[in-house]
Amino acid sequence: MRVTQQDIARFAQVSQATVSRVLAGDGRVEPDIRQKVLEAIEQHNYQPDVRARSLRTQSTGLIGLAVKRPHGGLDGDPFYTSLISEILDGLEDTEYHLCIETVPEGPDQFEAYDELLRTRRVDGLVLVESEADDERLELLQRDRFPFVLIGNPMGHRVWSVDNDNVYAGQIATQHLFESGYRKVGFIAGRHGVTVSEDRIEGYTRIVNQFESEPMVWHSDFGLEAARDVALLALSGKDAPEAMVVLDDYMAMGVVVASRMLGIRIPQDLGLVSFNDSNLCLVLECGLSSVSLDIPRLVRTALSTLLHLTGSKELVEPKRVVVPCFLRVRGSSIRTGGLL
Amino acid sequence: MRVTQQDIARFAQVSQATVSRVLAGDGRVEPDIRQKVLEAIEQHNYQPDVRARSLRTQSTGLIGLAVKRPHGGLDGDPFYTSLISEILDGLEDTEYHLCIETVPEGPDQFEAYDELLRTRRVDGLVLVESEADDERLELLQRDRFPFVLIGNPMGHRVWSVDNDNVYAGQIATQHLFESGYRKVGFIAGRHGVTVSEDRIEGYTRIVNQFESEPMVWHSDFGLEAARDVALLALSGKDAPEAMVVLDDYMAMGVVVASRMLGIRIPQDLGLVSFNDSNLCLVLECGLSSVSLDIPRLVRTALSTLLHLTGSKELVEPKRVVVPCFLRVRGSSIRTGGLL
DNA sequence: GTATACTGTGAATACGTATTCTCCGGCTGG
DNA sequence: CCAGCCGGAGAATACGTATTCACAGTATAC
Repeated sequence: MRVTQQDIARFAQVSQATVSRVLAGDGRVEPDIRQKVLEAIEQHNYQPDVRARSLRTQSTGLIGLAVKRPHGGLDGDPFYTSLISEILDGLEDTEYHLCIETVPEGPDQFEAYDELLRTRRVDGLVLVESEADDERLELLQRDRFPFVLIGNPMGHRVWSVDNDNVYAGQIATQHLFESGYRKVGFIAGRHGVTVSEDRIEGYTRIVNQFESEPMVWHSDFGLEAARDVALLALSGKDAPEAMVVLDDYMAMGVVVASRMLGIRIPQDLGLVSFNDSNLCLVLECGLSSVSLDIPRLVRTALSTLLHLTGSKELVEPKRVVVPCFLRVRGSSIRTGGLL
Repeated sequence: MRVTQQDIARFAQVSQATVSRVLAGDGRVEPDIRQKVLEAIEQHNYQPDVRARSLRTQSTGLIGLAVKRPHGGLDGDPFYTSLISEILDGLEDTEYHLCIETVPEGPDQFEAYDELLRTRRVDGLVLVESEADDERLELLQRDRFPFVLIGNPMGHRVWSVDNDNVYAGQIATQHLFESGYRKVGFIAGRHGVTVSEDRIEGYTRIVNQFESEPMVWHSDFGLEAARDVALLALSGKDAPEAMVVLDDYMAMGVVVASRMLGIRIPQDLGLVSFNDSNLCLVLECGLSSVSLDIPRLVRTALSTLLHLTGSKELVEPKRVVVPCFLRVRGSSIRTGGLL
């Protein structure tokens, strides 16, 4: 039922090889023959079978995005949405498609990556949620599998693109101190996640610089988890006057918590988070947030990855860091918006 | 470099066919031979090549999710995030993986679907964002391509699963009237999108029942678009006392707009939206929202789709409607939360 | 004029797997 | 004891494409 190159060949009275050559474009074919073939293709609405092509060319035309399940992002974190969105945009003009690969957490993950690698389901991989001692990297690198890490490689010599998270942590924290807040806390993500660790690093530097005491709470991703942590943090006797929160979505949790406790933002609690998403507008006074250049992040990562999958020659690993800046809104200005 | 069945066969001193049979599991193989093969597989860390398997079995093991770009969802709409998330969960225990297929808007989309269909890149398709006269359905059905629509098929005889959006529109609207609001408006999505049209339908029924005048505004998806529309709607001389908004994310836009205009929720403006996402907690008084059973929606859709891709026999199209209910919070209670 | 290079095409092959076809040996039933 | 069967294994084939190999025909050079 399905129309193949063989059918086209028969119809145009040429060999199957010639049809393939016409499709390839670069092969030398007499203009009139090419024309005849093209007409036959047009007429029969032929499209090459992607599966056969995959086997022959040894590439699937798929880029995988590895997402940890079930406790990874993607549950409501706008960061992942924009990540996927940007990847789709970036792939638009290429031959590649996006495949979301779920990977379990914990030690099982290696088996999953190994399977991904051996079955050759995808041509390349975008890794996110890098952790402190990320063994995935070695596993993939050992097999020369093309991949790019969005995150901090922590010393591994791999291709990676990352926001300047240490700097991001610094400017967020510094801004709060400069606004007059003194006891500044940090609601971070789980231990080991580099995004979190790097921002804590930046935060800690500034806290030390102002000769204050660092206060860090770890929380799962998501609004509700952050709310619960914030409830504890803010109701303790040593509650902070300001909070840096790992992302806008979690910051919403802090907002909810502070409301439950009758704590006003920004009068009683200064707030700065990261991502600068639309959610920042929801807060009455506006939520100050570090703006990350996700489009640029993704564009860089993709062009790197496509370069890796494309050429078989060895490409020297490189770490790219994308700059970011603070967008100040009302939540971090004690007087209520004077700037 | 790559280890194939041939290699395993050589190592275990059997034929390639036997290796394949062992992998299939159901084939009859002597226990000791099977054992020998399994050991060889284990030892060489063999995994079948998914590309070759695809060609041979004529199936890729991929489920596609068709998303409209660039103006489709996925930009910040939490609905899509949970949709993808649920699909990933549902696919977890199957052989299938998820592939996001972007489709352009407008007339070009047919070419895209046609290509998707002919290249057989995916085994089945999940369609969303159904529109009033959805020609995609016929196109796919004509080729007997397995797909399931998440949305209203509008008379087409196809497999579909949908929230009961008419009912959803009714209960949201009715609740506002019963709370004492009289002039109730509706901020909908773009024309033709069935989610939007169905909810308008339900809304209109109730409005008529209460002998009031329907007021409908159309908006693009997203917080900012909804905010701008709401600014217009609420600043007109005939501004509504209450609003039904197409989803929580857009409702946040209405919240921003009303704040800009000094309109208080729920005193001056009642608000009900749809999805019942975490965002509802962000609003100080809590945002009333129609809770949709997305897990059930997706589960039903997937089991249907997998059934379609699995068996080649004809399965009679069926329309499934998933019930929903209203979760009342403060934004729709004029007295401020007495309930 | 023949020898050589070149160009475009068809024939043949390989990619790695699943499955059908073939065949061999042992079993059953008379 | 032999005909017929059956279970299990290898050989062969097909899936649809890209590419190499072989070859005829033409053009170029001396």
